[in-house]
Amino acid sequence: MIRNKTTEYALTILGFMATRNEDMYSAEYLHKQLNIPRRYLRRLLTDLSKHGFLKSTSGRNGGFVFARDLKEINLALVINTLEGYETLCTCILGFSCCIVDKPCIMHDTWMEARSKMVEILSNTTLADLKGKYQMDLIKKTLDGINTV
Amino acid sequence: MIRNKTTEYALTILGFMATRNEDMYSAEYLHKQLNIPRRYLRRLLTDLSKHGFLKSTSGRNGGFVFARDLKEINLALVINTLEGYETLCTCILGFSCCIVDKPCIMHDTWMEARSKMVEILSNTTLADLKGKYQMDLIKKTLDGINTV
DNA sequence: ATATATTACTACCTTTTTGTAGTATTTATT
DNA sequence: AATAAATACTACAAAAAGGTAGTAATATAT
Ligand code: FES
Ligand code: FES
Repeated sequence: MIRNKTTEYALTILGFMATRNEDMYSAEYLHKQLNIPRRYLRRLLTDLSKHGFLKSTSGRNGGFVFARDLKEINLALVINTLEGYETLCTCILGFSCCIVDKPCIMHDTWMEARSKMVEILSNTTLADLKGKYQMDLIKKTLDGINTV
Repeated sequence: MIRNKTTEYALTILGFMATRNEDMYSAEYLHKQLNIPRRYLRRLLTDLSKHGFLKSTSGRNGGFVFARDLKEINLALVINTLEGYETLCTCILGFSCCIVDKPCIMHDTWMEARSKMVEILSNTTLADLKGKYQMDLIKKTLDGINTV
């Protein structure tokens, strides 16, 4: 359930890349934009490539691009991939996974609290974020025209 | 956002104690019931006492009882107390806290996904858990009568 | 060809979290 | 008073997470 800073970084990176329109994103560029430690960022980027989210190009002018369509990457998938399988359906009392036939005391409460969240994360793709971001930009531009 | 095993342990302990009817819970008893490492459990119990959830009694026949009414302890409070202030309202991209006037790309999505969860956790007290647990017991007993 | 700008790999260091050990203190029982 | 059963305190050890360093490999530009 989003235990890692690494997952946060991954979401930052993918979210950032999804909402901009560069042809290619180098680690150095992302480092400068996002303030994620250089070396750690690099490693994470290769990880994200290995996990099939990004595609890397070595050598000069190299960098990272998305390996799949933005519509195919939802936030829950990113979290699950980075934190190991099924972290989004773990028991709140630390049992590795919620067991339906032997639920813990918190099970009902936790299921209810958690499921809505997981649903929204699963239904939000990077493409959706891009859409929202662009709408925001348009709004800001219009505000600028109206106020100045 | 429930990053710690320690928080899980705390919920396990408090949830367990809330749903039973012992006069007093010793660390040793809780250790045996809950399988939380002995020494770590002890420390956590004194922590929970310092935080005002429990009240400890030293010496022989000593142990822990609740320091407050179960109705006054909700799950969000436990999580916040154990993980430091306001972990339940952190930004999903790792900014220390969600800032309304400078939201991140994920803000809207995350707020929506998170708020429902926090709401439920805040509205569930240990007293509610006790109620649910007792209802479960009653149901199981009735089932037993019907099926056997 | 060489220099340069990039990713890839491996090993290590640091910090945080989790877990353990030893000893002191408290209190009921005998 | 002695014993036993409990918590309290402090320091340390182990494991996991986060972060760094050095070097190799790759590919473009000149
Ligand atoms: S079994 Fe614990 S939350 Fe489901
Ligand atoms: S600012 Fe990031 S989730 Fe609110």
